[in-house]
Amino acid sequence: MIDVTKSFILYAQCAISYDGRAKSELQQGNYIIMHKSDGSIMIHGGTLTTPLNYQPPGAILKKIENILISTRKNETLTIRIYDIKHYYQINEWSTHKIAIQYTEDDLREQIIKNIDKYFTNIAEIHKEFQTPFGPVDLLIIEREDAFHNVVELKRKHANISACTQVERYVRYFTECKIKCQGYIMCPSISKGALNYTKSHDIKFIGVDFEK
Amino acid sequence: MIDVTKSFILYAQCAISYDGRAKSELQQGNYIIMHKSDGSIMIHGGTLTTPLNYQPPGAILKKIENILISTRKNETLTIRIYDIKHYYQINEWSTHKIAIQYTEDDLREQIIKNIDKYFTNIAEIHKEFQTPFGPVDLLIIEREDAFHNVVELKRKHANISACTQVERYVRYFTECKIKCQGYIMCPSISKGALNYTKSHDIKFIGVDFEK
DNA sequence: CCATAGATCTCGCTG
DNA sequence: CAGCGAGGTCTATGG
Repeated sequence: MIDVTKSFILYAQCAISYDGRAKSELQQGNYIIMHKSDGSIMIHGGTLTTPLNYQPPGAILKKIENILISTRKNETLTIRIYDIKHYYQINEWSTHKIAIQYTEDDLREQIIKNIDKYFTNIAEIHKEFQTPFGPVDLLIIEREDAFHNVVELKRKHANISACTQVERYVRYFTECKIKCQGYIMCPSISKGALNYTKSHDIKFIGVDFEK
Repeated sequence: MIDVTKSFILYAQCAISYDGRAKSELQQGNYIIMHKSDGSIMIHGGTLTTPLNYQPPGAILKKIENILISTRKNETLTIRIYDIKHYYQINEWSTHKIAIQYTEDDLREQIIKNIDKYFTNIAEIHKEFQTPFGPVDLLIIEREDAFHNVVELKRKHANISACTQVERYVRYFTECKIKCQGYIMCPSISKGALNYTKSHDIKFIGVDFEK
């Protein structure tokens, strides 16, 4: 009845065990099992957005009597089926991608477009400027003294780890004898992070998405 | 036919738009829509583990003619249905929780059990020791001089942000005039992070889960 | 309620 | 392939 080579939705009384990156047991109950043509498989319970168990794309599904086994590298997901309540094979399932607006990239482009609002005397603008400690979201180098403005962007909310991120880059430039200033530019910031900026010489600039 | 007060699986030709934390459009196609009793709703395409669109628990679903609308705070998900291919109402869906082993917690307990392997002269052991910059995973205070060993744990892999995390705590204790040493203890570490530990006086100790 | 950090994170990108 | 970082992250936990 179940065709493991196809996409399907299964509602069944079953118990699940997983062994691989971690190890888990899910007691017997009624769960939804979703299988896709890329090999991914998810077990959903009656609450939450995220699946209880899953395997990512690339897994291979097999069926031995009443047991479904999904394997991938060193990971194994085992589904013991006791009672099938519903089965539906999915045909012509679309694989379109979603288009998202208002990403961190969009925010950066907007800031660059209006760069004169925030910085003056600009010689160079770099996106994702590579350092040994990771890429700087936005680097603005000034004329003459080559002062470096090191900007960490967050699409929405900055927390304390955004502060230490920009600090890391500032310390790198300082160690290279380059004069610089760290910035956080985003729509909002946590109270703890704002305190951190004030006591660690990081400038916070609030920016919002243009409609 | 569709009862928005119940849990259900729907396979339909539809188009989806979302507005809230970001903004997205998903072109018309055949998608699986899963709705749970906690209000969460997911739209799945034919590939990937993660849903294309979703609303987390607490969202409220309504139906106006052939349009499903899920709202939550300032977020709206709109599903325009053109053709229902399959509908199944889910009854008696289990909400059991999953039991996972080999978590960061398990690793910490294992290290504490074998603490004499790593540290000597121990006076106190603290889990999740609170500092203004966040909680220290494991804090081991020595006798007499009250030297603080500040340990950051990762269940699997440490990267550079784990380094700055432990640095943040070390700096806090140093500012409090407490002598300390930062550690990263985990099964593996990235090359960049390892370099960082060497140049920033952090000690890396490799630990693995006992079988 | 906000803030923080883990996760079998997933996913995409870059080297 | 690894490594790094974003994400409408989600989710659990603590203040």
